[in-house]
Amino acid sequence: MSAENWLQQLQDNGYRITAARRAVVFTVFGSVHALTPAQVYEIARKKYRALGLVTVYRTLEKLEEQHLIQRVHQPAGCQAFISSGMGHQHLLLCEQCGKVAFFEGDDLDALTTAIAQKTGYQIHEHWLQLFGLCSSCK
Amino acid sequence: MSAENWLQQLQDNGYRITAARRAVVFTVFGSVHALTPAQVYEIARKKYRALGLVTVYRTLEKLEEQHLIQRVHQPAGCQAFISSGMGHQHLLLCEQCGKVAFFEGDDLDALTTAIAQKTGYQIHEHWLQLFGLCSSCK
DNA sequence: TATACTATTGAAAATGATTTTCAATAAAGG
DNA sequence: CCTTTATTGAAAATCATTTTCAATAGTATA
Ligand SMILES: [Mn+2]
Ligand SMILES: [Mn+2]
Ligand SMILES: [Zn+2]
Ligand SMILES: [Zn+2]
Repeated sequence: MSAENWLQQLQDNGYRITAARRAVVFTVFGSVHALTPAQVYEIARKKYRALGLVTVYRTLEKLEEQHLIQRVHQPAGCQAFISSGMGHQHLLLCEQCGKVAFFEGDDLDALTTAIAQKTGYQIHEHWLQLFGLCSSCK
Repeated sequence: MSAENWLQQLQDNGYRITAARRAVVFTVFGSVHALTPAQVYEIARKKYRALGLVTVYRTLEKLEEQHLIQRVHQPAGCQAFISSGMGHQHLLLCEQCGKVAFFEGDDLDALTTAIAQKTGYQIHEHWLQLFGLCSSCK
């Protein structure tokens, strides 16, 4: 998956490729940190000066709708986005610098079955997120 | 733990017990659903008419600071609060009616050790949340 | 390549949630 | 009681996000 692929996917779904969208897509695609709309705006404007913040919001909305990015929930706030990993993955966040890593291989089947049993809920989904310090920050 | 205990804990920490706070505390304490400030306001006003929305925000802030309540993150939004369980617990949320259940007994030690190994992160904390349908809704 | 159609744009205004300001009130301790 | 000072609600301010709108630019088609 490349930034060009993201643009292609947008086009395949009836959206147009524009200079503003290129700037946003390349900004978000290339970041190892979760970025807020305001941060995306600030960075993407270096690539495309005329960019408006409104367009950042609108483009992030479309990227999220295409599951190319996802919202990151943190103690400090829940407005930031990061490019989605592929398949079933979860996030590991550096509490210091905000760097994001993906991981997989969590096996919660036994747990969810037991909880379903105990509570009477039918469980559909789980959110799992780890917090810590990345190798540079620790 | 009772609502009176919450008020006591606030007082022990230098805060005063007022009619407005009683209304908010009893509202949040007695709810099996996560409530937004606006919802708390609506319900608590039945107990204390003169209540202001600002005071709801200010009281929730103090309850969260005392770890008596916690913010609930959901796909629909992250403004709601629920009374905290005791000890290390996680949430199970009904996607239909919003009912909240707590569970414990998740064992992520093996996973976090493996991920720490693989990524080089030092892992401090985890967020885990289950979503599904409660026994009434399924 | 030129043209037509219409999605997309940024600015400005509107909205919605939360926070700050402030003078009046009421809780708590003596 | 009295005094002190935290707390209150209303109003204003702030901040993030959304809507409106007329101008512009992408894309399909000829
Ligand atoms: Mn998983
Ligand atoms: Mn746990
Ligand atoms: Zn770091
Ligand atoms: Zn339910």
